[in-house]
Amino acid sequence: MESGPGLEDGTIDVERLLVEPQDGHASMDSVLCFNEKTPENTMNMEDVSRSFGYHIPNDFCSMGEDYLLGFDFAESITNLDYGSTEALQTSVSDSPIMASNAGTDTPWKSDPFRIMEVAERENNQLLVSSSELGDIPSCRPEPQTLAEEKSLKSLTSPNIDSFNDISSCSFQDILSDENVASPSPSVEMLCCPKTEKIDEFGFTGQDSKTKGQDALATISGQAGLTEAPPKQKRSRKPTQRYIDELSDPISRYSKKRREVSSSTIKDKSLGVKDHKKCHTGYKTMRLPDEDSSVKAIQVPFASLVHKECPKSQEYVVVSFEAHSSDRSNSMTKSKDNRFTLENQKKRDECTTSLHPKRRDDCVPAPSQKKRDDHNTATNQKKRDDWIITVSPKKREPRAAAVSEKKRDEENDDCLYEESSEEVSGRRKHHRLWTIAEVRKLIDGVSQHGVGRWSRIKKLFFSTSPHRTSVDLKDKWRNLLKASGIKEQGDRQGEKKRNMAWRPLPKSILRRVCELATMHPYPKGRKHKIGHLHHDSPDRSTDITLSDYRKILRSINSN
DNA sequence: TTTAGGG
DNA sequence: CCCTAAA
Repeated sequence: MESGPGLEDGTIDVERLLVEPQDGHASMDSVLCFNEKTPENTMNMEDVSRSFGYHIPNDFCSMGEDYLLGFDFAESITNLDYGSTEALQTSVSDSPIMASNAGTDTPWKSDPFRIMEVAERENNQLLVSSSELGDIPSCRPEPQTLAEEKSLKSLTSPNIDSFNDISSCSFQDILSDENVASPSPSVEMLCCPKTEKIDEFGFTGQDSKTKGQDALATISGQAGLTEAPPKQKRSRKPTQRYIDELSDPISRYSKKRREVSSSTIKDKSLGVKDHKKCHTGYKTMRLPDEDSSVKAIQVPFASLVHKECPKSQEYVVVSFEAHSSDRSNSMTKSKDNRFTLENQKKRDECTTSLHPKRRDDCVPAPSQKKRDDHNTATNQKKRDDWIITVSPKKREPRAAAVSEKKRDEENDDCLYEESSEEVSGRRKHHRLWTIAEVRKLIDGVSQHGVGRWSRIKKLFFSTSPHRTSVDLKDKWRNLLKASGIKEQGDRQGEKKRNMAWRPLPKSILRRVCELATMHPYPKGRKHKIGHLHHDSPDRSTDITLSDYRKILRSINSN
């Protein structure tokens, strides 16, 4: 991330550091990863150590972590602006651990604490060796293969360089590297076991007070102990994000989403989109329904009316509803009325001359067609932003429904944001059908027959740009399935199965059954279209005796 | 373009 | 809901 200029004040950094110990961990990890590039490195270290006469366990696994810790610790020291080599050498020579443990190799293995000490010692020694090797490679008494020597050199020298650099540069440099390139699996493995070790290490570090108190203070501070703030400079932000992502990506995501839902959305909608009358676009409508299980659904109702004023079909619905014997439930009725009235009102405002136009149902005006096309295309795209679902548990205040009459395309975002109930199973491109929509669909089918989806869409869903003719068709198909009209044989099982996922009111299902019976889905519509009385939605005239029987049968079965 | 149907 | 073949 950012490095060099713009560094935060050291004090602040330390504060954060103390507040969030994990930060420290991450940093340590970073350092570990940074320095411990390959196991090969360790191997070389061993060689180096051996050259100094110390007994180093060959088992890397048994000592790798500790070694790494020690190494890291030394690294920290150098980070604290100590003269790298000098300070380290001093540390080595001053360290009582060194004095006490030098030359010993057996007993400490069983003692964890001493393991740490040894690790430390090894580390110190390692650093020293590195420096010396860098300067005087020839001092190594044991001969090595050329390859080994080469690798050793190439590995140690850079380390020395980094030490020098680190003493002048900030932690950030390291972190930056770390952030840019994620550690390889092997390196990760090396880094993995560290977490608690850090604390241990802090403890150990404290123990050996001889080595730069400040440096130790830093580490112990990371372990939760308070000390004088070191001069470590590093940027917290990247690490924080890094940690967040690693520790809890999901919660972070949802949290972010929630943020967006609450504040950002508001700001966006009110600030940026205010001029688009977004506020009026908010409508979360809960539709009352016969079945208590019916989902509450928010229906953004496009106020495309002003754009598509030349259209009014609501009265058709009304007329149909007028003689529909199915609206049994008062709640449904009231909802329907409200719904219808709302739309009717709004349409009447701008569509006084619409009725005549209605005769053009079969042959939409070019302009209309174009508009519809545009809408369709747009909708297709807009579906992404559109899906709105309200949890069934989440009953929205009825008042919200009142504002349901206007909605603009520009409000899509607002609506989306407003109904930020992504929790409720809403999916992109999926928008639950409201009862009102289903009713409209049924009305449309009842008047125009099955299969005239485009027309129904135009006539009944002109204000719902998100519903395409295909959607209508699909929905009808689903309704048929839900109503179990097809499965007359195993109707019982079918019904039972459907009941689980079918929140539809019975009245609707029955109407679906009727219509399905009357308008056999795919092929049968031709003879039903035969009647050219587009203006007379009196479907009863089309019912044949057999149809009637079918209807009766379906109703009885329900 | 629209519809039917499968995924 | 999406996609596509067919009309």
